[in-house]
Amino acid sequence: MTATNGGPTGTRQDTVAAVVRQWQSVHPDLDTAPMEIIGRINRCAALLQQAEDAPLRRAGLSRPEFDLLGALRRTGHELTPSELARETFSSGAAVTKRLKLLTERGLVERRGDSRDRRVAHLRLTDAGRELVDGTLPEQLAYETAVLSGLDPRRQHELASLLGELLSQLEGRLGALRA
Amino acid sequence: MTATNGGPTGTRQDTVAAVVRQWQSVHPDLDTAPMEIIGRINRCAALLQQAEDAPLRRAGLSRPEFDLLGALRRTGHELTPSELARETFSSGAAVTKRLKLLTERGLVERRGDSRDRRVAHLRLTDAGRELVDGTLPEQLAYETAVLSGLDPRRQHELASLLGELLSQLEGRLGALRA
DNA sequence: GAACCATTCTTTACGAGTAAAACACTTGCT
DNA sequence: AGCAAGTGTTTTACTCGTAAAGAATGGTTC
Repeated sequence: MTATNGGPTGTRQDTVAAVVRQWQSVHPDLDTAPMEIIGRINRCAALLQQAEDAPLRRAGLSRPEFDLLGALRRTGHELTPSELARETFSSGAAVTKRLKLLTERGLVERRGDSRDRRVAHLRLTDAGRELVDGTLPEQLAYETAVLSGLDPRRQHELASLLGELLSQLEGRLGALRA
Repeated sequence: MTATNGGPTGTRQDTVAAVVRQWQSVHPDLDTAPMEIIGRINRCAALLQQAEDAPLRRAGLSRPEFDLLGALRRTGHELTPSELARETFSSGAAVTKRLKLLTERGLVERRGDSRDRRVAHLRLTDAGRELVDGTLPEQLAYETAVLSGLDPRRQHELASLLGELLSQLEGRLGALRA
């Protein structure tokens, strides 16, 4: 173990490290390595989600709502509810509810398919597109500030490792379900 | 397959990379770097949470319930509801509900404080401790399997970078709230 | 063309989390 | 002592998500 923090290189302990230390002292035989990744990912996600919503709230949007609008914006074309569900990783029912609210607020419009009357096509209204385009830069700036504690070199490494992990998880997880 | 470091040709693409590419083509001027970290953390957390619960479900526990029992186990002493809330990063109300269920199931016991009759002290029953001690190794083995797509060297790097990020977030986020 | 199955989306029932109010108790001030 | 303010916990009202059932439509097979 290195010396205490206080110097410019000294790193402050995170809570997961403390938790892992506790487990080690109770069960010294246990391999707690996965906690240091999974526990931290969960904890980071929780903290980021709390903090992250700040600029979105100014726009009156929740993160899942913004994700839905963003999917319509970034694909650049209309999407059906099931495509939106896939795109935003949420259930069809959740999409239905969000679409109801967002259409009432005039941010998205629906159009029925002429051939297959089961499907609906959703697109952003002008107001919706303006809201996304106005909010996204603020959101990204905020996120940049939130991450600024990590120097750019490390941010890049982290992004790269997370990308590797994620692509593994996305490839495997369906198969691993036991 | 091929060398994975840096080359976009070698590694399977994750979904976040595709999303980022879409944004880039719509708003080429935008700095989408934070998405590659925050988006991936969120997505990893979602996937892990889904998959992760498998061994816990066998024990009839949700992840938050297990976290609560684990907090009692790893600290090794009694905790009050508010300490449990802090320890598991959830609201007091949620802890109250979980404690109700877990005491009904005979996994935790409550004891009133003799001096201050507002506070309760919670501890694991023998059954509770046995459940935690029996489940945790399975859980960790499963998590190890889930992470096994990443080689140990990279797992260590990832854990370390996440630790840095998390300690920054935990230190700063309270102050950043605007 | 009618019965059957698959699909797309919506509705319903419910579980779980939170914020804020309520409650129970303690502490400090006068 | 008596009352105000503070603290720890629970309750209440509400939001939001999902799974499962339901409704509407399309396709297929005989």
